[in-house]
Amino acid sequence: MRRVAPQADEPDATDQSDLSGSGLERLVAERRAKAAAFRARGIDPFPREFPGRVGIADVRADYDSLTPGEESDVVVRVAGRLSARRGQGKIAFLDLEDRDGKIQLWASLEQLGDEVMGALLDMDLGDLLGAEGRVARTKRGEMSIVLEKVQLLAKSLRPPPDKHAGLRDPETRYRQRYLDLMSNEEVRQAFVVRARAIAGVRSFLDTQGFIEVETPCLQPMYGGAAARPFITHHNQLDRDLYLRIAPELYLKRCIVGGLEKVYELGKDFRNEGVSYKHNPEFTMVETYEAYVDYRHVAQMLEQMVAHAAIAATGGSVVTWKEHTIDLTPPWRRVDLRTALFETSGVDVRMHADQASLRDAMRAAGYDAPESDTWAKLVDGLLTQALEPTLIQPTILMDYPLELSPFAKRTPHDPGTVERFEAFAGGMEIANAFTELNDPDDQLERFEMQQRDRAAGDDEAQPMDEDFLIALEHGMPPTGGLGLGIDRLVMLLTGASSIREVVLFPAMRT
RNA sequence: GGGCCGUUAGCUCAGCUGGUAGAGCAGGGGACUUUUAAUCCCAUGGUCGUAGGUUCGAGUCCUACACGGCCCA
Repeated sequence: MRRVAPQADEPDATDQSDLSGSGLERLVAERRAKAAAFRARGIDPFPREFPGRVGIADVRADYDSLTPGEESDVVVRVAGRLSARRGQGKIAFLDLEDRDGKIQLWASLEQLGDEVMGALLDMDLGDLLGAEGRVARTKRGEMSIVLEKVQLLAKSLRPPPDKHAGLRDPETRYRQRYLDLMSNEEVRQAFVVRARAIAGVRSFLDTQGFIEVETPCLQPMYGGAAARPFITHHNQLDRDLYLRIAPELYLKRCIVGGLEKVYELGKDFRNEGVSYKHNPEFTMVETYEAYVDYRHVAQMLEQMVAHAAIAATGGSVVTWKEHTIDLTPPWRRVDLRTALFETSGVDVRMHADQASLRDAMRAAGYDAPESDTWAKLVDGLLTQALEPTLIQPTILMDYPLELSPFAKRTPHDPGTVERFEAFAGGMEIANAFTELNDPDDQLERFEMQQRDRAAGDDEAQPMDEDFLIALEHGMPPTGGLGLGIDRLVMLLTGASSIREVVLFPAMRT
């Protein structure tokens, strides 16, 4: 991007003769000239502080009882970005916007005098301002700050997006998110909701006796999910490392070591395509609790999500697209086989081999690739027939063993594991199991994965000998959970794309 | 990977069957002492995503590419 050379120290900094350029260049030159004019008057356009500032939303709440025409006797100081202005003569109205609110500034020549009023009119939309004055309500009922002092806190050298239409172009919104944030209030609020939801998840788990741990993002061996990893390189060690696809196998080592109830909230990295519900780096919370099974985990999940929803939005009922989704526990529970049969008419147990299930799925109108194993076909049926219908929160219980190399078998069926996935808004939001803690069974599962990999499945788990050794030292019975934070925040904010809840989503360069 | 759509002023958008590019907002000059997308007057602002092609003539038609969006795999 072309940069305009600073002109502050040049003798002709206030010379208007170079404002004859066109387009953006001219707009920037005008703003630089104004900054230079402030300097020429001995005012720093980038001062260091504005002490005693209070939030605009707080001012609004504190003075809500003012009646039209009434003025407070207390002076307040607010700061924010100049977002609009009306009037230019002996009276001007300006809108000042901070993170949580917007308020009108009421500037009169009578109150401010020629010099300050002149300086105020030299300020541009987009400038950061500090304002001081009494809070008043105008005759028309608009809460305002009757300016007694006003100060430039930072000059904006580029024009902001349109004050009414905001910034619409999706590419610019994502690439220059700061413009999106400064001009679209609802975007700011979405990220406030996100922060509160994450804080809600943490406070819930902390209260339940979990401890937060941090495990490696740079891993010599990856695992814990079916995904392809990113590969990076450590120069001094002269070896490749993987960015983690999940913290699972390290968190279980923590359980082996006796930490009993642990969680990690952080980024995972999966080398896959982008879509409305996928970003190559995303945020996940994983929890592991000793001495409980997946049924207990399901109860905890419901409560944790409801707690986070209340922390973020004030309630556990959310509006998402055209749906009202009720996250209040308990959620519907149904076993996977039954749910698949109800929506697709295909009973996967009646079609217990690959060819039979494939034909049944095709007969029912679903895609069933020739190369898919029986378990992959079940997963495909789930994705095609069931997942899009799961708008209200639903917990699907008991999955095929082949899809779940870290979950314990059910006592009644060695081909099924104690695993559930939770869905809402037609998306998978969580995945949990009674963790496999029998090292011999775990070895078998790794060997099954090796065979899948040899057969061309590049998302199959690599063998992790160190993890097996950890299990051989004894891991208590454990319930584990992974909850996708981005998708949860999508539900809480009504976002139809993960890009709306990730500040800086992945883009082509 | 495939299909469809988009890319025009700082921002938001018009621009018909091809005939030398428009509006609103922002910015500049002026008027205005209670505005709410303030209003009024004046002037200004463009390599129409990039590169080719067709044509007397391309923002408009064709091809390729880049970036983005939606849908599908």
